[in-house]
Amino acid sequence: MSSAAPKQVKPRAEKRPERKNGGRSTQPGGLRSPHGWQPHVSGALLKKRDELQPVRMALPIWPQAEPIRHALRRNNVLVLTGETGSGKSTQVPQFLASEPWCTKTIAITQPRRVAAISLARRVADEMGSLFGSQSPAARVGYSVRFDNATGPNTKIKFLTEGMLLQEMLRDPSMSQYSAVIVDEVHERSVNVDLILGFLRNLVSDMARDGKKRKAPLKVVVMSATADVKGLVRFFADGLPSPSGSANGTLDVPSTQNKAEPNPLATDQISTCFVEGRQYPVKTIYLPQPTLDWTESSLKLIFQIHYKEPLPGDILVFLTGQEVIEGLEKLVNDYAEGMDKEIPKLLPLPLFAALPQQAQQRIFQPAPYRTRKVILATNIAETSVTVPGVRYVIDCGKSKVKQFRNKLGLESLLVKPISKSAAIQRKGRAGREAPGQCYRLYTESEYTGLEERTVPEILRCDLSQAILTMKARGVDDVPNFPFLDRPPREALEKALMQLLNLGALTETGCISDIGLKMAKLPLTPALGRILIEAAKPERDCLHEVIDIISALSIDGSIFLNLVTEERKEAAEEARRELYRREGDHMTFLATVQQYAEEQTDRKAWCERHFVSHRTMQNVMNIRKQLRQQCQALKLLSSPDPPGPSENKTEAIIACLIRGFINNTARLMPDNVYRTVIGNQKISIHPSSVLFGRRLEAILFSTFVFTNKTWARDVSAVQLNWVEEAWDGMM
DNA sequence: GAGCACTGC
Repeated sequence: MSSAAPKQVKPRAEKRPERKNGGRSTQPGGLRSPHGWQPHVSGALLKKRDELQPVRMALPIWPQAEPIRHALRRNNVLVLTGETGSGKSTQVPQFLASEPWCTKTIAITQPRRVAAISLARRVADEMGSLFGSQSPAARVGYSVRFDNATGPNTKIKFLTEGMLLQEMLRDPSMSQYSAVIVDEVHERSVNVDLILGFLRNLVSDMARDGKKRKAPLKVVVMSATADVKGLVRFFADGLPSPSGSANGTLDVPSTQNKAEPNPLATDQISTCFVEGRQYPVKTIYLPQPTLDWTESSLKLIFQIHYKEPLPGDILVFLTGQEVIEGLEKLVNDYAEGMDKEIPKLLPLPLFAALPQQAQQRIFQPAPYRTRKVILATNIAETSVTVPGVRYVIDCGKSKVKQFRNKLGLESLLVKPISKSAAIQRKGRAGREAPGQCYRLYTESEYTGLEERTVPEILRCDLSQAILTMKARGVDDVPNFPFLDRPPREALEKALMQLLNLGALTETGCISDIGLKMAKLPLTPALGRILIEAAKPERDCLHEVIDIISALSIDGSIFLNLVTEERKEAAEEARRELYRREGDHMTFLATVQQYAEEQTDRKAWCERHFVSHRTMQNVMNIRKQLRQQCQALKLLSSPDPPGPSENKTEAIIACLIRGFINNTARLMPDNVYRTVIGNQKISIHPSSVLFGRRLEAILFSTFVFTNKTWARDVSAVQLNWVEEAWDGMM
C-alpha cells in the first residue's frame, strides 16, 4: 500500500500544456505546494490562501484535525457530529487530503447543488488551488447534474447525493475514491439513506474480504445533530464479530432489534464531536394556544418592531405561498398607518416557487431605517441562509408530503414540526448576534412534539429507491441495512409497481429494462415510457424524450397569467400549440416548435406566453436524455429525426405502459374514476382537456387538495388500457 | 375554473 502513495503524486498535468496559466512557471507565482505536486499556482491564489489561513485556524473544528486524522488511521469509519458553524464541511476533506492512505480522490456529498458548488469554491480558495476544470492542476472540483467541474488531479470532489448514487451504480466498489464523506446526514434524504446503506455493505464486505478493493475505503459520516449512537450501531452491526459470530449479527442488519452492538465492533467506529458557533437565542412561547398564525405573527412583527432597536431583521416561518402572500399584504397595510417617527417595515416573501430574482431580494441590505421581515417556508430552514436575522417567529407547522400506500398517491398536509426542526428554526436568529425566537405555540405544545422529523424514506413512494438498490445488486431488499426500515406494505407496493413496469423479473431480480431505468435521471414510470418508445414497433423515442423533458421540470412551461386580458391573449396565441389529444401532445408540439425556432427563442416564448427559463431547462434535460439513450444503446444517433409522421397512437401507447395505474374512465354520472382503486378524480383546470368528457384519460400527475385532480392529461381509449393490461399479464 | 413544503439524477 505504501508504494501506491508516490505513484499518485506524479501529476500527469505536469506534462500537459497548461490551458489557463500556460507558460507562467518561470514567474515567482509558479510555486509548488508543500506536497510538491501542484504545479503553477499563481501568486494571487497563494495570497488568498494565506489570508484565509487564520480564519481556518479560528474554526471550532481546527483543533480536532489531528484527532480526526488519527481516528481514520486506526479505523475505517468515523462518525462526526459538528454543529452549525463548526467548519466541518470545508475542513475535514482538507485534513484528510495528505494522509498516507489517501492516494485517490476524496468524495464529499451534499444534499443541494448550490452547497456542492459553493463549498468547492471555498475549499479551492483555502488550498490556494485552481478550481473545477479551470486547469488540469486544479485539486478541488465538483460534480452536479449538467455541470461536471472536475479534472485529472481533482483530490477533493464535492458532489450531490444523487450524483454519487449514479456513480455507485457504475462503479460499485468506488475504486476512484480513498474516502467518502457524507455530509448533512441529519437531513435524512432518501438518497443519504441509500448511500449509507451501500457504504455499510461496502465496509462490512471489506472487513470480511479485503480483495474487493486494493486499499480500504474510509467513510466519514457528518451530522449536525447527535444521533451518534444510532450511526455507530448502524456501522458496527455490519462488521464481523471477532468472537465467533454465532448470533447471526452479520446477516441481520437491523438498527432496531438489537439493544447494544458488539462492543468490539463498536470499537472499530470512531466518533468525534465538535461544537458549533452560535449566539444565544431566547425562546418566548405563547401563553395560550392559537390557530390563527397570521394574526399572531402580525401582532408579534409589530411588537418586535416597536420594541427592538435596529438592526435586526425578522424571519417568520409559515406553511406556504398562500399564507405568506396574505401576511405580506397585511404587514404592508398596517405599516402604512405607522407613525412617521418609526422605522419602516419591508415584508419580503420567500418560497421555492418564487422567481430567482425575487428570492435574491432577501440578500440585499435593507434601505435606511428599514427593518426587513422575511416571510418564508421551510426553504429558510436549510436551503437558504437569510443574513441579518435576529428575531424568528415560528408557527410550528409545515407542509409535509405523505405517500398513502392504499391509494398509491402522495398528498401534502399541514403538520406540526418536530423538536429538531423547531430548534433549527430558532437557531436562525443566532447566526450573527444574540437573538430571540417567538414560538406561536405553548411550551407544553413544544414538549409534546416528536423529537425528530420523520425521515423521507418513511413517507415517500419507494419505487425509485428500490430500483436503485436492485440495480446495485441488493437482491434481499427487506434485509437491506436501512437506518429506518420502511413499513412492509410500502416496500411491497413499490416492488409490485416495479414488477408491473417490467423492471423486475418474476423472481424479483432486476431485468435488463430495470437496469437501464435505474441509470436514467427519471422516475421509474417515466424511465419505462422512454424505454418503451425505443422499441422498433413504437419508434417514437425522440418525441417521447421531448414530452418527458417537459414533464420532468417542476412547474409549467406555460406562464401563469393573472389578468383576464392576458389569459385570453394567451389562449389565442397558444392555439397552434394546443392539441386535442391532450397535454402530452401539447407539450410535444411546444418543445418541437421551440427547438425549431432558430433565430429568437426568447421572442418566440413571449409570443406564446411560454416561460423561456423553463424551456431552457427542458432543453438541458432533453440533451442529457438523448446522450444517455445513446449510451444505453437505445438511440443510434443523438440527432433529431426528420419530419415525423403522426405518431400519436404510438406515443400514447408508451405513456400507458408507464402510467397504467394512472388511468381513469368516465362513469355514467359523468365523473372520472380511476381504473385501479375506483377513486374519484377530476381533470385539473390547467389541462387543455379541462371540462371535456372523454371515454378514458391517462394522467402523469396527481394533485391532492380539497379534491383529487389529474394534471397533465391525455385522452385514451378504454380498449387501449385493457390491451395494455392484457399485454402485461 | 384551481392554486402545489423542499430537494435531486
